[in-house]
Amino acid sequence: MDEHYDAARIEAEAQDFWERNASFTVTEDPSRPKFYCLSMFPYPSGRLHMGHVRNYTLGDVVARFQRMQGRNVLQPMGWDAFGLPAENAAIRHETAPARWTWANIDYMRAQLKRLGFAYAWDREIATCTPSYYRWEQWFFTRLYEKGLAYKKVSAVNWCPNDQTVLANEQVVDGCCWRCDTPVERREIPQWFIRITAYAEELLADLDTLEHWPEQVRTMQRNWIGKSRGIEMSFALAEPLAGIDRIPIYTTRPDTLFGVTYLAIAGEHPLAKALAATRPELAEFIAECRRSSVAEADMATMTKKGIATGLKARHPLSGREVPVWVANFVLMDYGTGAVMSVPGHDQRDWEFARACGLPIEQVIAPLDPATPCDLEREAFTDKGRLINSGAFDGLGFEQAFDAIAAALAERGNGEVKLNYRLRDWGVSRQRYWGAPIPMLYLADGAEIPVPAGRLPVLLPEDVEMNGVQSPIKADPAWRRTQIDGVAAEHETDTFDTFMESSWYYARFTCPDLGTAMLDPARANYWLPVDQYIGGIEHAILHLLYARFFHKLLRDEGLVACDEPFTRLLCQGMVLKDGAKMSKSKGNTVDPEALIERYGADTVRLFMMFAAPPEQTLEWSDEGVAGASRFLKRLWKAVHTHLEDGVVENGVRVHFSSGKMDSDPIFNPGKMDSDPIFDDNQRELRRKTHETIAKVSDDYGRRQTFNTAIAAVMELLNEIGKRADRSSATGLAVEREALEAAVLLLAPVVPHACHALWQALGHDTAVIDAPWPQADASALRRNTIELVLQVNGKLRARIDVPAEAPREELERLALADPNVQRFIDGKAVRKIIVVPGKLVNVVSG
RNA sequence: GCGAGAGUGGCGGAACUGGUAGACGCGCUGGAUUUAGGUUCCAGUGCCUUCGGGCGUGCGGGUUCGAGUCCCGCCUUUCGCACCA
Repeated sequence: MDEHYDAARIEAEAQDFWERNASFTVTEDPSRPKFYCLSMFPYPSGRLHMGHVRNYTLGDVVARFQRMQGRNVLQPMGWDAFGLPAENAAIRHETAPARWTWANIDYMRAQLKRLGFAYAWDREIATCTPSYYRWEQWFFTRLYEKGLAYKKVSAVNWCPNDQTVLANEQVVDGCCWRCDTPVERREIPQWFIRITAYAEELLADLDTLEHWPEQVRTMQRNWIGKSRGIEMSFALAEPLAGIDRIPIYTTRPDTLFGVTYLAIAGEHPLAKALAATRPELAEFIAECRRSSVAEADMATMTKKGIATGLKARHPLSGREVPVWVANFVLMDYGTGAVMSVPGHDQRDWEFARACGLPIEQVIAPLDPATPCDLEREAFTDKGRLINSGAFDGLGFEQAFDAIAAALAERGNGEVKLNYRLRDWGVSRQRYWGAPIPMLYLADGAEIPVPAGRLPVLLPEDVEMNGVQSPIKADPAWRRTQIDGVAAEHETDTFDTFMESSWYYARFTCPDLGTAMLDPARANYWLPVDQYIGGIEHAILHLLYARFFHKLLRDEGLVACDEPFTRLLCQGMVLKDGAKMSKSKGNTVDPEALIERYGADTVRLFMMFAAPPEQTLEWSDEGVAGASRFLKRLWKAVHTHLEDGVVENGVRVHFSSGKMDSDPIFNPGKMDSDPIFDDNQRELRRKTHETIAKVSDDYGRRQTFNTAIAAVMELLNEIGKRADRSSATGLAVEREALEAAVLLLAPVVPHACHALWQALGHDTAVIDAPWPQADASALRRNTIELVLQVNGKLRARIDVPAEAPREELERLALADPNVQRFIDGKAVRKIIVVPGKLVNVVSG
C-alpha cells in the first residue's frame, strides 16, 4: 500500500469501483429486510452549498451503515426542478427556465458524484419532466372528481404597476421587489385541495410517529390547531345588503358578556356594501388592502380600525354593540368576523385602547392574589365569571356548557370543533411549474383534462419578459377543444410543494409509464425508513407530504398510513455565526474543498463538527484537523502492515522478509485468555467498547459526531498501546485497526474502501458485515469509584467491580480525604450509586 | 405578534436515565525533528489561588444528599408563519 494518503486517487478508484459494479442499484428482494433512506431532494439552484453537503452526507452515513447491517438499502436522488428562481435566472441570463434548470442539474449531479454518495442513480427523477408531472396532473383530476379539489376566491400579493402576482418573498417592506410599487392584496379565483378534510387524521397520526422529533410533532399539532368552540351569530339591528346576521366563532364563550364590539375584515360583504356610499370607509378598506398577505406582517402591523356605524345585538344580553372594520381581521380565516372581548384578549384590548372602545371585566381570577388590572393589560387566564347575568360564579367548563346550552335554546349557536389549518392553495400564476390540468368552456364550466390527454405539456422553448407567464401570454397555448367544443386551458401552474409531496413514492418505480405508482414495488419499499432534511421544512413540506400520502392511500396506490417512519432534521451551516449566503459573502464552496482535501475530509468534518440537529459552525481549521486524522489513520494502517501481517497462523515481516511462528489469536474465539498482557487486554477493551458505542451512536442516537470522536479515541489508544513485537500483539492491533476502518466506512467510504483492501480483504468494505462487540473483551475486574462529601468530589478509588453496597460505604468512610472533609462532623446519610459513586452527607 | 428550538473553556462541541463538567477536535504555549514547511512527534492548556482549596454550564429564584440536566420567571438568539424551496 502507498505510504501516503492520496485522496484524489483513492476517491477516483473507489467511485470507479462502485460504478463498475453498480453497487448501489437495488431491486425488491423479499428475502432481506429493506431500508429506504431518503434525503430531501435539492432545488437545482446552480451549485451545491454546504447545507446540501451536510444533508446528503447524513443520509449517506445512515444508508451505508444500514447496508453493513445487512439490509437491502434504497437511497435515491432527484431534483425538485420547478420553481420561482428559474424564472428570474432565465431573465438574468437570457435563457429559458428549462435550459437553465437542466444545466444546473448536470452540474450538481457531477458534484454529488464527486462526494461519493451511495445513490441508486438509475432511479433519478427531475420533477420538471412530463413523465413525472403527468401523474401529478392525473392525480389532481382524480381529486377533483372526488370533490377534494375545488376553486375559490383567495388573496394574493398584487403589484399594480407590473400587473402581476408576487410571492411573499418578492414583497420587500410592503413594496414590489422589481419596481418598488406598494403591493396590494387582491382576491382572485384559485384552486385548492381539501387538506382540512384530513385534519383530524393528520393530527391523530402524529401520535404514531414516535421516531419523529417531538418538536416537529408539536409544531404540526399547533399548526393544525384543533380547538373546541362555539359558532354563533350576532343579529344586525338593521339588515344591510340582504345580510342580517354576523356569524363568528369563539373558543372563549365564557367571555361572551364581555363583548364590547365586533371586528370585521375589510373584504367582509358588509364592509364592501357600506364602502359604496361611505368614502372614508372605502379609503380605509383600500388602506387595509395595502399590506402583504403574510401572516407575520399581519400580526406585527399597527392595529387600525374604523367604525361602520352598524350595531349588532348580543345574542344573550340583547345589548347593542358597535361593528368595526379592523385591518388585522382577514376574510380568509374563519368567518371574516370576530367577537371582541378587550377585557380578556390582549389584541382586542390594544385595539379597544387605540379606538376608545369600552373594556369590561367578566372573568375574575380564581386566586385573588393573581394580578388583574384591566387598565394595564387584558386578563387572559381562565377564571370565574362575573358581570355575566345568570352565569355569574361559573368556572370555564361550566360556563362553556351553560352558555352553549343557552345559545342552542335560542337556535343560535352550536359547539364546533375547529381547525386553524386552511385548505391548500395550489394555484400559482407563474410559468415554471406543472400546468393545472383543467379546461374551461365559454360559459365558465370547468372540466378536468381527460387522462388520455395528459400530460398537459409545459412549453419549454420560451422567452421570459419578467412579468407575465409565457403560457398566459400565448393564446395559442390556451386554446383547445373538448368533445368538439372550444375550450381554454387553465394557465395557472401547481405550487411546487405538489411535486415534493409524492416524489419519495415515485422513486420506488420511476420508470413506470402506465400509472402513477406500482403498488407492488411501492409497498415493498414504503414507508421511507429514514427521512433527512432541514428543520425549515418541519411544517409545510412534511405536512403536505403526509397529506398526499393519505390521498395516495385512499386512491389504492400505497398501503401504509404515513410516508416517513423516522425523521432527522438537520441544522443549518453557519460561518462567523451567520447563515451562509451569497448576500453576506460568507459562503464556502464545497467544490474547492473537495479539490484541496478530498471528499472524505469534507464529509468527516461535516459529521464531526456538530450533532446533526444543531447548527454547524464552519471552521477552516476544523477541516484541516479532519484531514490530519485521515492521514494518521492511513499511516497507522501502513505502519502496521510494514511491521508484518499474520497469515495462516504465521507472522510475515514485510520489512525483513523473515517469518516466525508465534501462535495467532483468533478474535472472537479467544476469551479473556492469559495470552494477553495488560496492554493488549486494555487495547482489546477499547476496541470493543468503541464498537459498542459507535454502533449505538449510528443506530439509536444518530450522533455521528460522538461516533467519530470515539474512533479518534481508539486510534489514540492504538498509538499508546500497540505492540508489534509479537504475533499476538500484531493481531490485537490489527483487530483494532480493522474495527476503526469498518466503523468509519459510512463516513469516509473512499479511504476505508482502500484501507480495507490494503488490510488484505478481497470483498469490498461496503459488503463487510458490521463488527460486533465481544462481551468477554469488555469485562472489568475493578472500577473507579467516585467519593463525594456533601455532593463535592473528594476522591476516586479503585474498587472490585462486584463489591457490595456495605463494602463501598466502608471504603468511602475509610478514605483519608473523605475523613478530612467530614472533619469530625456527624455523618447523617450515605448515598450509594453502585458502580459509580458514594456521597457522604455530613454536618 | 404567534408556534417551536438553542445558550457549557479562546473556538466547535462531550456529559445518553438527576450522579466525576469540559471526552474528541481546533486554537494556543513550550519542546523535539526538519535545509525548508499549510510537515510530523512529545508535553501542557476552564478561571482564581495564600497550592489547603475555592469558583464555574446566559441571568434570577426553586426542588434535591446531589442540577448543565427538573420546575418558575427573565434575557439573548435561531427556525417557521401557509406564494422561497
